[in-house]
Amino acid sequence: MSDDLYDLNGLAASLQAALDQELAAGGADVDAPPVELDLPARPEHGDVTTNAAMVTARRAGRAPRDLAEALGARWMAGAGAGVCERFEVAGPGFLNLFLDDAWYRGALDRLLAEGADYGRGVLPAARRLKMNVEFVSVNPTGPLHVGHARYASYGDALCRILAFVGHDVTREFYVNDYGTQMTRFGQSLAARYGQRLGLDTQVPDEGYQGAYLLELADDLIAAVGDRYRDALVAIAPDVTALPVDVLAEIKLWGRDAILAQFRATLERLRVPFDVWTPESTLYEGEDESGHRGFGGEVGKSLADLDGESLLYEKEGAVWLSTTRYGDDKDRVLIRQTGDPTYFLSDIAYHRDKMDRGFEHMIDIWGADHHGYVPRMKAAFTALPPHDPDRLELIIGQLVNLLESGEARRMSKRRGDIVTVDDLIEAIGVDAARFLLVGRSHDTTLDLDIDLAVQQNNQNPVYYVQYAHARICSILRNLPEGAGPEGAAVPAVPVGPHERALLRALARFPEVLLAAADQRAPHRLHGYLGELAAEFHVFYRHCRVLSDDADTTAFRAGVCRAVRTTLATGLGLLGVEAPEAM
RNA sequence: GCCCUCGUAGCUCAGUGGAUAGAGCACAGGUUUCCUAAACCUGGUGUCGAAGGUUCGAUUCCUUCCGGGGGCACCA
Repeated sequence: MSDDLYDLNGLAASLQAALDQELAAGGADVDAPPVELDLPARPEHGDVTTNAAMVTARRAGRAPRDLAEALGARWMAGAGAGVCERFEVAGPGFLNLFLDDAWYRGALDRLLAEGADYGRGVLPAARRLKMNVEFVSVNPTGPLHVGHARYASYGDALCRILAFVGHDVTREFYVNDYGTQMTRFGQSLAARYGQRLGLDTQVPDEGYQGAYLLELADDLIAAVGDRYRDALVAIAPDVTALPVDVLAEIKLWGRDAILAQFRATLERLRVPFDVWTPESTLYEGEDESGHRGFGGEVGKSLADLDGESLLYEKEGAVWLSTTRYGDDKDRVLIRQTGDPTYFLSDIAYHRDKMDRGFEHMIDIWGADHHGYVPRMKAAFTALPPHDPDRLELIIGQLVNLLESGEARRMSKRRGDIVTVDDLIEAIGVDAARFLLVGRSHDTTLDLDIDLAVQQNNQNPVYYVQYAHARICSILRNLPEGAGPEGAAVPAVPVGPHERALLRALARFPEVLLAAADQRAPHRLHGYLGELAAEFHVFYRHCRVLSDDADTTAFRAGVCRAVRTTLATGLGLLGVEAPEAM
């Protein structure tokens, strides 16, 4: 990836070469495991350290400390000569490197040359995949709430990171616009619509009670007037008796209205999607297989599964033998009533994604779908090419909304919810995005609205943004000719705070890789906090606008590199990097 | 009952097969003739839930147990 020594990969590669030589010279016919570098917390452990000798010693048949000594000497006699002052062997066999100022200046030079592309494409070409990431994917029956904001923020940040490191990423929203819940939604909307027209139509017990449906009903009246009045009068107050064609129209209108709200809200939250796939379209198309009356992707899926001899009928329903692939019990695909289950749709949906050529699929689901994982995995494995590793199911945990430290419960049907729009209104997009990806996705997150509203230093997003704004301010104050972007780095001594900052910058690519591989945007979140802290310390101790032109130019270069990295990192989390605060 | 997940400082949580396990908050005190004080500096506590196992080395990997949360529909 790098062809010189001025980043951690380059250093590691040169140490690897030295280690291979050392092993060959010792006559040992062994492959050394990859050399990994760490940045020790303690200065006495050097600038960079590696445990390569310890992990290689056994298979090389050498004592760890002896091997470390030999590796250090060999490397210093070659590649290390120009960038490293000295090395030490410590503890059970660590090799600690004490790098020269020259290495740090070279590192800065590289950073400035890479600019906004620093960290881009760190994933080796062989590991890059055509990926589909599906997230949010809520059924269009009501506003997005705080939990969805978390999945949206997490999913979006993950997509941005995956794409940045080198994957080909398609972001997809699956619209569950089919089935029982949509029927209840349509009935609830019809009831509210009737009420607005003065009828006594009742929202069904199992329906959606939220006040937002009253507003939607007003919009529906504005759109179609009293077109459905007669139909409602005929069945009032029981909307479940509504004729199917009327219900279908109202349902469809409601779906589109809610979807329009989703788009608007997600746009505000800076979460774009490439593809919106409605569940209902999976049923569209001729029944080419002639299979059980279902066409489209659903029909194809049924044919595939039947071909695997995994379908059977029992008690009037059609079952899939998911137990054959590790599920607890078999699952129904087609109900006694002849209606398909959500599960069947989902199977067809994943088949469709494979048809579209994705090498890897990630679904991000809410915690309430937890128990659904084994059956989905089983069904996916049952479909050609029978490769469970191509589907990755990520379960996101919930958000506890706190107000003044008190938990606030939410229920969509009851209508007692805090919407994403409310959240953005209350704390702003930047704070929301930053806080929502601050924790690992698999742990419950407490979000204290009162705390997040405070625009002070308790709010971690400002800490990072402030570092960026401060740098911008410094660079605005630079005198003419203090060194253009990317100018040669002057040969000045590199102080401890500058070194610390440059080491922090050097970690960025591996942080991105870890965040991508572990599906963990919070790794980046944590890193940005550390980088900002390192900058604030530097700022306090190293004056950029100094009497010495070379020092000014060098430190301005460091500032530029930090600014770029902060901006890149914040951007990957969907947070703005302000030039002034 | 079965499955998943979490258990780390007073609180909220990071992290890791390596050398003395971290951050923020909270608490106390200090820093500004100087590029943004939304900042910096100084104060300290941990049986890394428990017990076994693998390893040169385990908080990290494996097993069992305990505790919190979630899930176990012909809903989505």
